[in-house]
Amino acid sequence: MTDSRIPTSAHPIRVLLADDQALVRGALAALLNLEPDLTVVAEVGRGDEVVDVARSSGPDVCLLDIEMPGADGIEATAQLREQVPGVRVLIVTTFGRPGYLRRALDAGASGFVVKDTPARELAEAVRRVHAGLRVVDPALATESLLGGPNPLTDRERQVLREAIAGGTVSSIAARVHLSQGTVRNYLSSAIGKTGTATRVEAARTAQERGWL
Amino acid sequence: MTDSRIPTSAHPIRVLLADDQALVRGALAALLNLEPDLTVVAEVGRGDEVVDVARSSGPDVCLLDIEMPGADGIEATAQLREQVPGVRVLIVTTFGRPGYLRRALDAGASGFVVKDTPARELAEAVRRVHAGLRVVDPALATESLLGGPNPLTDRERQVLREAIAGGTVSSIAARVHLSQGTVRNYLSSAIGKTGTATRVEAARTAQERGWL
DNA sequence: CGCGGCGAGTGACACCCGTCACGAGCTGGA
DNA sequence: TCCAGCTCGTGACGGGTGTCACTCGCCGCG
Repeated sequence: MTDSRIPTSAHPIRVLLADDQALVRGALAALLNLEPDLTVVAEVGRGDEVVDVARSSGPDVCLLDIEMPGADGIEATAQLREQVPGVRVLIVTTFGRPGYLRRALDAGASGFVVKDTPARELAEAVRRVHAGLRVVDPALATESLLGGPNPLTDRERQVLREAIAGGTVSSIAARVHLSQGTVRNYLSSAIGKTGTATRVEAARTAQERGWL
Repeated sequence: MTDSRIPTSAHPIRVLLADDQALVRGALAALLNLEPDLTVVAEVGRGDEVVDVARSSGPDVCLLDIEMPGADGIEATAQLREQVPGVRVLIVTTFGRPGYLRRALDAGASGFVVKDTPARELAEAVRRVHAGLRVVDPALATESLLGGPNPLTDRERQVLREAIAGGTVSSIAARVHLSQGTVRNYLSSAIGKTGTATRVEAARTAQERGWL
C-alpha cells in the first residue's frame, strides 16, 4: 500500500500468449490488454515456438494452453524453465484433468487455470503468478489429491494410448513392437485397473483421469 | 456510403455471446467491445438458455458455439429462428467439420466461422451477418462440397453414436431397442461405408466427417 | 400387378478379444 | 540371499465381433 517500490503501472507485467486457436488467442489478448498493469508482448500458436519467442520478447509471465501442435504446453513449460530463467508459467487449458495438473506442476508451472473460470479472474491469476505465488484451481486441486497416483505402468499407458484410435490388437502390437498376446495382457490389466469392460472404455476413462 | 439510413455508431450492433467456457466467453466479449460499432448485450453458457436471454436482451446477432451443455449451438439456432424472428446467427466453433457446416446452415445460421480464424476478422464477420450477408469459411465450404452427402441411414447413425462410448453390442442393442443381430448388421454396413475395420474407427471417422 | 429398395430380424461361420495360468528374465530393496 | 514387482512371452478357453446369406413386411413406382 505505502510502498512506492512496487509500482503498478510504471512497469506493466509483460505477458506471452500461446494458444493454437487464433480467435481465442486474440480474444485473450484483448481481455488482458484492458488491464492497465498488463501488456501482451507476444502471441504464438505452436508449442515449439514458445521458447524462441520468449527469448526475443522477454515476457514476465507465459500463458500456455496445453493442447497445441508442435509441443504441448507441458513440454513447453519444461523447456522454458530450462532455457529461459526467470520467466513464470501459467497454464490455461480446457480440460481440468487431475493428471494434467500434476504433470504441469512437475514441469515447473506456477499456476493452473481451466477455461471455465470467470474472465475477470484471469488477470488476477497473472498478477499472482508474477508475484511468485502459486495459482491452482481449488476444486481441481482437491480432486487431484483424492484421485491418488497413477496406477498404470509405462507399458499399460503406452498400449492404452494406441488403443484410443480403435485399431485392432495386431496394429497396436506392430506400433509398439510387442507380441499380440503381450498387448492383450496389458490391455486386460488396464481394463481391470480402470474398472471397465472394454479397451475403449478403459482408454477413455484413463484419459479423463489424466493417467495417459 | 452516402446513405444516412445506415449509421455505424448511432445504433451499434447488439451481440449475444454463447460459449460454455467462461474465460473464452469473456475474452470474446472484450474483443468485440473494442469495436465502436459493436456492443455485447448478453452472455450465456448453456444452449438451452439462449432463446430466453435473446428474448429479454434483444440482440441483432447471436454468436453461438456448437459444443454447449443443455442444447448445442445448432439446436439453439433452430429454436432462435423459430421463436425470435429477425435475429441472425453466426456459429463460431472449434471443429471445422463439414457436417457441422451443413447442419448449421440447414438450421438457419447466416455464418460459420472456426476458431482458427484471425481475431480481427470476427468483428467483420458479425457486421456482414448483420447486413444480411452469408459468412462461410471458404476452405470449409469447398471441403463440404467435395465430401458429398451423408451416406449413412438413420439407424446406422443412431447405432454409431451409441458405439462411440465403446460399449458392447448388447448394451447398444438395449439402448436403441433392437436385436443384437440387427445392431451388428448396421455396424457392419457402417464400417463398410466408412472404409474402416472396427466399429470404433467407423464411429470416429463418421464423427470427423460430420455424419453423425 | 410385379418390382426394387429399405428396415428389421435370424442363423451360421471364422475370427478377434478378454481372461487366466504359467514361465523366464531383470531390477531394486530388505 | 530371497522376495517382490515389472516386462515379455506362450497357450488355451469362452464369449464377443464382423461378415454373409437369407427371410419377411412395408412402401413407392412404373
